[in-house]
Amino acid sequence: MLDKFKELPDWISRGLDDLFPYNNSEDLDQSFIKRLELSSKEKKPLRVKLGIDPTGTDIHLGHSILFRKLRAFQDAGHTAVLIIGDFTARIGDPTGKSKTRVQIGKDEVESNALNYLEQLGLGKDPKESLLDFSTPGRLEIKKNSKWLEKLNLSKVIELLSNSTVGQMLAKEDFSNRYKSGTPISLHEFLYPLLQGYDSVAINSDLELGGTDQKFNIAMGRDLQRFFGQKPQFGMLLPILVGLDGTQKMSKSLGNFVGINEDSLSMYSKLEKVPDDLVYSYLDLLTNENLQELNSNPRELQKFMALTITSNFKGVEAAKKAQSNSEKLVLGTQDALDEIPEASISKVNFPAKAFYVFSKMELCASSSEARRQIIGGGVRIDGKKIIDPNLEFENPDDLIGKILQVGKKKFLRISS
RNA sequence: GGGUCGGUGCCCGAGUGGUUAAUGGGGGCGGACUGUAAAUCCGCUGGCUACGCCUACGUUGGUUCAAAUCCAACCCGGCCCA
Repeated sequence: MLDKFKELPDWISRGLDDLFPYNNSEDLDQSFIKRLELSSKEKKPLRVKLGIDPTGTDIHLGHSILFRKLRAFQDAGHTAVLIIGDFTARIGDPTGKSKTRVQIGKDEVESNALNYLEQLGLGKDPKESLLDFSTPGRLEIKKNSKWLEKLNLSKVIELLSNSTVGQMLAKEDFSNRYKSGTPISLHEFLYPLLQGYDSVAINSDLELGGTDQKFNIAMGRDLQRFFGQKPQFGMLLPILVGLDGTQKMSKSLGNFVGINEDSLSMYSKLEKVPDDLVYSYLDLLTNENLQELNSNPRELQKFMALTITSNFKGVEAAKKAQSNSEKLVLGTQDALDEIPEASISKVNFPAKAFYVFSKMELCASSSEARRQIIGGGVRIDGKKIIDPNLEFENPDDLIGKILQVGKKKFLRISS
């Protein structure tokens, strides 16, 4: 935590990258602490905005940082205002993008949004979910199409007049793309303005976002002032570095841990997070006291993996995942508690080995299966097989056996 | 709209008529090693119950025994000019 924020309560300052503006003046538009005090004095909860972009479908740990912070505000009695960017999703946030995003359809946005809410805990006990959906007054969910769809051209021009080409091109993503000659569509310039207008529409006091959102959040401030509102504050949380240890966690880079993943998969991904990332994972994804950590790197990794997995899946499941993961590494798959089972019924006999592994979806394709077998990564009941054309006459040759690809993919064959 | 350069496999990027499923790198997967990992080393990296057959180099046609490579039109993009 930065010293700068030491006046803030822990639940706010934990894992914080920036809070802006931040100074000691008495001005309610400049001092977040004053804004907080006013809120409690008037018993009027802050409206804390977080926008979600219903394009992807899986929430991962990187997203969860923001939701955890939002939840902290909920728990402190404030109102989380979740904006489903169903309208802006059709433009696509240019932030961090090196190329124009493909626009997505209206129906797709709808189903993604619902899926998103379910992952956040819609219909679940708040104790077991990221957000509190059930305590009255703690959550509002708004689709921004509600107001953005109504904007007419003169209003849009009014919005546009709040910003200049220079400002837009100063924004890192745009300037990189501009310099490197990657196309920037004009409509992308609208995105920050529309996101800012969302803040106006819901009268936001505080907007949460990743550090890459500073520009967009600041735009909200400008627009709110333009429309005569008290400008919001911006709270920036670090972008979680993904499993590769270098790039930000994202689905498209494949370096992510989804919160919907099963506990074993979640645990085993986390336990091999690069050493120098472990601390930040603990800081950003848990409430553990960072002063009292084990200094052994491997132990720390395991502790981190166990703690985070417990948060999402419960302590029991996490412990089981840990012990199973250890067994996997030792290669003692027989001792594994839960090997997934699948029916052999979709395989036609006689069947060659590569065909079986492909059909049972242990390999992406039959060619892939062939390669894996030749490459020595395939076992049946722990015994390595090397001939992709190994033939099985009938299902009984396989039922009850355990197919294995690599170290982690197992399947028990049932009838 | 004009000029010009360019669009290659998951990504970057060679290849400019013929062993071409297409050099190389990255990534990914598998193997060895290890504290799981990382680093390193080795192998694989279009599909198909396969020693054969499909589909691939922006799109569609054409020239040729033969094209990613030549020609035409079209689509998309960069840059310069308007």
